[in-house]
Amino acid sequence: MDLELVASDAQEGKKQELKLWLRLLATTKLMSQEIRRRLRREFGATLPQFDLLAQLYREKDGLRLGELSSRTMVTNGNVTGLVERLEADGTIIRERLPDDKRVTVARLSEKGRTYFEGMAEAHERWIKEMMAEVEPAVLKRLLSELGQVKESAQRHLSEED
Amino acid sequence: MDLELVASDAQEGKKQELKLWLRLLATTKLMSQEIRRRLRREFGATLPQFDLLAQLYREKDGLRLGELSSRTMVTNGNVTGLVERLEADGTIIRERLPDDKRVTVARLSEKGRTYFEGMAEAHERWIKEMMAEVEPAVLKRLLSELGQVKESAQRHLSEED
DNA sequence: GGCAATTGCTTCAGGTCTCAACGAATGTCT
DNA sequence: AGACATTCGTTGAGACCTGAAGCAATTGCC
Repeated sequence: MDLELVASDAQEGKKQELKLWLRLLATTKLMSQEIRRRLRREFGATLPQFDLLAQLYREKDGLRLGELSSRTMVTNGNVTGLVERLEADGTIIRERLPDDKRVTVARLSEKGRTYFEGMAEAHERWIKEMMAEVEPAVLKRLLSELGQVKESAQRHLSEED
Repeated sequence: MDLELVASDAQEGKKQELKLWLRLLATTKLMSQEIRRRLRREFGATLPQFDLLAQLYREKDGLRLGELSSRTMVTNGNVTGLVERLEADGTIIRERLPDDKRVTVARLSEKGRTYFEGMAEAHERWIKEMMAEVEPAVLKRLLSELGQVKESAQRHLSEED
């Protein structure tokens, strides 16, 4: 048995979490930069906008801004601006509820729906392309193991709300 | 054998990449939001600043802004602003090279070095804490499998530079 | 040497992001 | 009913981020 290997294993084993975190960050950054670039080039959209539209796409009746905020993990203040811009170019429609005049509901316009469908199709193609060299079995395992990481992180947030 | 399960496997197998991508995004976002929050609360720093300082910490002689930019995956224009702010509060020092007056080198100040060491220690603790419920073997496998994803993505960027 | 291409950083416009504070509408409690 | 608290969205300051354009220093080619 190689002592040096044992030693380095012991050393590096200690920082396993940190390494994984850095790789997680790097991988996500790399991919999202590429996706951003393509969304911009081919559709004049941004990733947060795409994300928001994706949520609205699966809810025909629209969503309250608060719901949108928590589903996209985007702060309230930020949702306001996003929705404003998307409404300005006719992709979505915003209206107040008569019952409760505090809440605003956003939903896709007809134009927005077709617009999004085009983007979604391309988006899925890009993702597949980028992960083309990863075996299906690996993808599947990654999905489940990443789930564990997410669960663990979720349970260790400060001041759970 | 359960036909329904086969059917759903066939269905969902098609979107495996997309699902993984979404989970990757969600996990990273969740964790980085938490790290941001804590860095801000306890050190008055931001994640990109921490990232930049980490690069400088391991290079005593400092780095050119271009190097910093590529190592942190942050655009040039953005590095300028980051470095300006960090220089303003005395964390880093910026100086032009006499040989080539185009290049600027940034390095940690003494104050910055101690400051960063405190942050790094806390940062590593937080990460470990968040991943506490994930088994070491899983961490190790994730590291290698995520590496595959990163490699694959890297080879499928548009207009490779 | 002289001039074009390249390199390295800065600047700018527009979008995203967080946190904190605000204002209006609704709920709750006495 | 009246006072207080909560919920929902907006606003504002400051930082980050991208892509593109700008400018200065350096290199390379003739």
